[in-house]
Amino acid sequence: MPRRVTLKKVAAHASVSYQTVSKVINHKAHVSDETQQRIWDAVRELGYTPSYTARSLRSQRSKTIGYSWEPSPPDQTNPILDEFLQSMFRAAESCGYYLLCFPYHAEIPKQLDTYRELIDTGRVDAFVLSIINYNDPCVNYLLERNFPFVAFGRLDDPYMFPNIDVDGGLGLRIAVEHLLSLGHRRIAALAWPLNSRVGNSRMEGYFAALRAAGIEVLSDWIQRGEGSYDVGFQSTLQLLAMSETTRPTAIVAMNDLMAIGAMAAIRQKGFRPGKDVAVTGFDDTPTARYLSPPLTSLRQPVSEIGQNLMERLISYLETGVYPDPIGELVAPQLVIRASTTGNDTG
Amino acid sequence: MPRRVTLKKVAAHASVSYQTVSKVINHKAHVSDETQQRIWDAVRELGYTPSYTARSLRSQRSKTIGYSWEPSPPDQTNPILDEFLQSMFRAAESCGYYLLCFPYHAEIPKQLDTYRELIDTGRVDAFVLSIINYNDPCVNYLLERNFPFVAFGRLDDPYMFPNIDVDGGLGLRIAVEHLLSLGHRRIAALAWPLNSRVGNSRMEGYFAALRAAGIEVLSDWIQRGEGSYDVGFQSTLQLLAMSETTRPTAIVAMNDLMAIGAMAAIRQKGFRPGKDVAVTGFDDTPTARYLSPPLTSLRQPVSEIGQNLMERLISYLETGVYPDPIGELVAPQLVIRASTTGNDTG
DNA sequence: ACAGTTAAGGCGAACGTTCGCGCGAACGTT
DNA sequence: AACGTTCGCGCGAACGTTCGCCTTAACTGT
Repeated sequence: MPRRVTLKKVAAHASVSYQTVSKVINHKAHVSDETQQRIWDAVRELGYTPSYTARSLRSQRSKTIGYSWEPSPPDQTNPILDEFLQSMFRAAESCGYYLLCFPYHAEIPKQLDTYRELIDTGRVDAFVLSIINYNDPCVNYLLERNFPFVAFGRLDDPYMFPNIDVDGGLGLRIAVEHLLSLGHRRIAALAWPLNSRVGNSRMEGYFAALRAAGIEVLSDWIQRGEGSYDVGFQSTLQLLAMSETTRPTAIVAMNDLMAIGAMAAIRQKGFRPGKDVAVTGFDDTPTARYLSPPLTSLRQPVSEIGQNLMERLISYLETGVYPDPIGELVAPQLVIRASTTGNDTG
Repeated sequence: MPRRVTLKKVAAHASVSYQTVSKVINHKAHVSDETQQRIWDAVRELGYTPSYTARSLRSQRSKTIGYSWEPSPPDQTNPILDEFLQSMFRAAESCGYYLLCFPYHAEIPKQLDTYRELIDTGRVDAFVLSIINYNDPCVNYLLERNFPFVAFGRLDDPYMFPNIDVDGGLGLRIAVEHLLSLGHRRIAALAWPLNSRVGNSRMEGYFAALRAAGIEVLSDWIQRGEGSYDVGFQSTLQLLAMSETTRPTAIVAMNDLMAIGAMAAIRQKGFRPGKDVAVTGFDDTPTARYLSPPLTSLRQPVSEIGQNLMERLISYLETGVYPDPIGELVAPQLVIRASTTGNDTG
């Protein structure tokens, strides 16, 4: 299937030079209405579509944005991937851009080399990054090369590059305050390892809310692990083994999967999740509402984030000015269900 | 960030013509070892990377493959999306290809126009399609234009285009046979609407297995709906309201979400899922193993499929011959858990 | 009637490759 | 010594655009 209709064919058909056709198509120069009409007719008649490749060779821009993400482990689903991607695709398409997605390599040099190749071959104009940990090597690489990107997530210095992040700290503060309002005083946390930026930022909200309520956090209340069901399960068994006066009556988990594990452990110990021990998750996984009891969780406005990221990135690419403010924090929304209120109807 | 190093720069550095550099880089022509060495040195020294855009303008191939998929509804997660994408990315990258992902539009003309644009602008060399329903308009469009593609899924005529599909019928036969071997004789099905190709193909296995066992299927055992939790829940309530002699003792669901709904309904009716009424799902969602009881489900070999699809597509693009056989069916694997065996340990 | 302005559109060049032809030198053959 | 072959490499062209400069003709004002 070789490409057929080119500028020259259209030009011949409209009896003008092909450069003039180019000008008309790009609304660039003064051309008489009559000629314009003739050219547009020819375009329609021949079904002309400009060659993307030739355009980007000439203009030195690919109108393509790269995105890569860390795949979720086999026993977990990335609950926001589909929505996040689709929202970016839509925003990009409406500006004539597309997303080039490429594999994630756990080995950092290999991953950086993929970024390098996409840049050096001119395949992409910019990247979208999902930042999960401190010292993301891709961030450093792109900053060093001064190559445009926006990030979902942020590092410590909020002014280094355009980003949007969910205010996980705020989310946990909201969750903890919700539990406090239900009368809980001993609230434990199923946290992520200390090297997780996202995890730590969320935990700050936990500490802040309890501090504000004048509650001293026992170090045993903080259990850390890599966010799996098993971690949630085992950690909760430990929590429930504490003495009656220190044993938590509520548990906030950094993701839904640990919360699910926690509820299973609660049940195994003979307690009723949602009634005897309250549990909250994070992400509002689609299945959260179908658990028994349904899980109270924090929902991220994923579509809005994807669209916003894309719009800011493209606006930067087209105008050359970085968006203001450079970083943006959006609040997650607490979806309250029976795992905290205990109104179990199922 | 304008591109820097071009063939000409490398050529100047190695004191040859730039066309010779091209030949050496593409391993095309006879050039003396010494000159080759000089050229490679220059390439390395200057950090030359060929321009993707110029290459594809010249060669008329974009080394890019398009993919679009129907997003899952907000209350569901696509359990295989991440794995499927990553496996395709990897396979593509290792052949120098990348995937261009673009949004799904529910309005067919708009969606077709996106395909048309990607083809006519020369942005992609081929597509991957996920076929869900009969008479997929994209399939027809691409066949009509004679534009290359491979599909995950198939239509009625298995020889129309290269595809791989999970043998859902076989999957259901395996699931039903598993239930038969546990002694069940009255097995109901939570099916999809009649216009779902995937759903019907799965149901064929259900019918075949029961027929082979000499069991007559009561029409009331077949409940249809769009695959949501609620459909699973409500349909199961109806199934359990049947008379004691016809009421099913086992239920096969076309996806995990309906199975989850079914288990909730079973519990609400005072039965124990896995012990009194067996349930199977389809997809082996990551959460399946964490349900109580853990859900027996059919797992699709997603990574293998993604990789295989990509390899066949690229091999076609490079050699021009369609792979043989043109269609391939892979078997899903039954993952047996307590929702059928009743060995509830949680 | 003549210089000055403007509108309409042609023209050459460039973006960075790949491809095929062709040319000179070295080589071996008669 | 004159003549094909082969090797190593240069050269022109083309892929389909966009861009800026240049030409031409018509139109202004005095």
